[in-house]
Amino acid sequence: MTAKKVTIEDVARQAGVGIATVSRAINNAEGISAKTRMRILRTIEELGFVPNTSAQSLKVRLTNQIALAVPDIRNAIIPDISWAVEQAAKAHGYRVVQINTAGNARAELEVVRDIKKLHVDGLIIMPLAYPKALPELIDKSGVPISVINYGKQLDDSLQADVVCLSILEGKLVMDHLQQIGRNRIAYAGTQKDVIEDRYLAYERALNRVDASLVYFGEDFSLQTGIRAADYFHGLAHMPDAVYAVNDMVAIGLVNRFKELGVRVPEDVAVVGVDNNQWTTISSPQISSVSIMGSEVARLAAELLLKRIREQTRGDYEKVQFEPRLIVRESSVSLKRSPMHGS
Amino acid sequence: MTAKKVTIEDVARQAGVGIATVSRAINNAEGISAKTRMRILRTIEELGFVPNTSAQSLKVRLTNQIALAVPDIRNAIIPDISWAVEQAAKAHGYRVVQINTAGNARAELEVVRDIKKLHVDGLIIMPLAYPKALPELIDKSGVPISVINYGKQLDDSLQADVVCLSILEGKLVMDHLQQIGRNRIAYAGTQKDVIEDRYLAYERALNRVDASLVYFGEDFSLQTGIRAADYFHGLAHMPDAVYAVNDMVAIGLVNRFKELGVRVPEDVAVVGVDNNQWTTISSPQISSVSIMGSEVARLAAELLLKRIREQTRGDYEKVQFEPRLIVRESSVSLKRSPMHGS
DNA sequence: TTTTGTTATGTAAAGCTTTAAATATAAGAC
DNA sequence: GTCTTATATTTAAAGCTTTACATAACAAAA
Repeated sequence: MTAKKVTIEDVARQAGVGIATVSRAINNAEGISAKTRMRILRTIEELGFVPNTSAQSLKVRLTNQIALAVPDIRNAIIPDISWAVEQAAKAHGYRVVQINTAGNARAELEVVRDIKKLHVDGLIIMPLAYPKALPELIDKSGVPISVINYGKQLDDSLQADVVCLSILEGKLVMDHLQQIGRNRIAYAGTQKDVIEDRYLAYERALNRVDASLVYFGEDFSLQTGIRAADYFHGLAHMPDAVYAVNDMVAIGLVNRFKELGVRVPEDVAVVGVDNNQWTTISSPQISSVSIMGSEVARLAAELLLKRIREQTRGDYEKVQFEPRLIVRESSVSLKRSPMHGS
Repeated sequence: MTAKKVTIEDVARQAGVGIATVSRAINNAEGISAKTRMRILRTIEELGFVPNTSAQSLKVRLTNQIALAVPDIRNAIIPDISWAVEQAAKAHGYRVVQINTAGNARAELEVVRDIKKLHVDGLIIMPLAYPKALPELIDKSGVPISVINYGKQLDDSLQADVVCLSILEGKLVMDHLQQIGRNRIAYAGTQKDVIEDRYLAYERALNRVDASLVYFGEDFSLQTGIRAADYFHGLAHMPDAVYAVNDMVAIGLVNRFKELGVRVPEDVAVVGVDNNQWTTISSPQISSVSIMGSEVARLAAELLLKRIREQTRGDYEKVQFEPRLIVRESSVSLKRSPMHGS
């Protein structure tokens, strides 16, 4: 079917030159006359020659691929991150191998431990489980790594560039809720240690945490929001505000509250994080924190590619974007001034 | 930093065997005693040896990678598809190189034309633009290809396995809307030739298309839905139903209609396609057609991997899943019984 | 013409693995 | 203990490219 697999040698023979010359033509290298280059390129076209990427990689020890390990491509802002990484990679001639870890500790360790088997020049990882052994494995991986840090305080000694998706947004949310006069603020998220910083900011903002106002669900889905709403609704003394770990949970909450006859924001204010497009579609529109996922992802990719290009180790960047709170209907102030609106 | 790069030869010397034996140990191949295998594996562990994937690929002419080319990972059901493909690939020891074509004709052609440069054993492509030259390039690609077909009638002679994401859903929607007594049915989508089948089904279901009831937007986003709602609302004679090309558009429509004081479904019924999770969260909940993206994607991947494994050409599968219409609040029948309400 | 300096081209090695063919070893039959 | 046969192991080639080094070609200078 396909012509017998044409190699650089066939091209050389056909064009009447040596294989080194053909190689130079392919790679736009120095030391070849414009005339022969043209002739060779024509021959390549004729024969339909495509350089064998495996042989190239074997020789130059670079694969032109990076790996992107995320928890789950189906969740929240991760598609945005994936998109941004691919755009950046493509601009530098790199391909992206996409890996879903499912937020599973073993999977996160495995991708770092076995990075050498992955045929990539570098790794961007967005951990969720943050297993204990991760920093150590990163240190000894021997491959450039960028970390997209989603809500965890990391040791500065980590041998990787780190771009933080979120650190300060918790404080932003809590300050806002307290400012609009709420004092029974609840938290709806997943386990305490997942996206830890968001929960910790909640704790820090309060003198004393009322355990009954903290709901930990299974994941960051709409379902978790719905269940959280049911839970809060069932309490003897309901919260007057909920800080949701992300927009999906916030939307689930708001919709379920509506069904239960709880008014948002009159009875309960709700704020999410991520600022995804659904926050403006939901009714009421939902206040959220923009964490600039695309920008973060692009930067993580650029840092990685720079490191691959320059072959540098050490002196790692630790970058943090400033999040922005966008106040919408779900958390407008009520006592402010009735004629002022939002 | 990293130990000088240990090769199979180092392992062989250290373990006191030949390199072929080491290779057999790595690949769990025949013709090696359990005892030496153990010894070699121990040595590999000791030295931290990792086989060089480039050298392996060069020799066996397989890369253990497939490419997945989708329009845009950020849209609609594409994350589901990406997830499903990766799961299937992983189960067979394959990695996935993710590519976004942005629904761009040139990008779609390029990925097929340059597939050989991509270091993959096969390709799953979900086209959107369907450029004319695509079938021809697929024919001469020389690499197994699976097509996830999103709403286009394809020639049966295409040299690829084809799994259809949607073909019949348009009829399903139109039948339903007519059955609940709507007779000014509008269409809200992107250009006529993108996801062509959905629009064609609309035409087919009607004796005569009223051009004023067809709205073509820029993309499949919420924005398109919002603009479509504005457009329909501005008509002298509004439609009494809208068939939206997908759920995003449907949700945009419903929300904007609400803002404009148009009642759904009383004044206008709305039906979308994709059955994504937001349809049940929206209020009113939105009727939609489940096109089973995950199943389609998984099948596409399985067919591709089978072909790679068995090295077969020809005799291509053309599979089509049966879509299911899920009726929700946005298109309940009104004439049924007035006291029934919604 | 000879020399010298550039630039273009060719040769051969190296990169690391798999695998066919050759050889060594072990086991079993007699 | 020898012969046969099956199994284990080694050697060497092949897979395709890049690149250091050697050589050739050419132009300019002497």
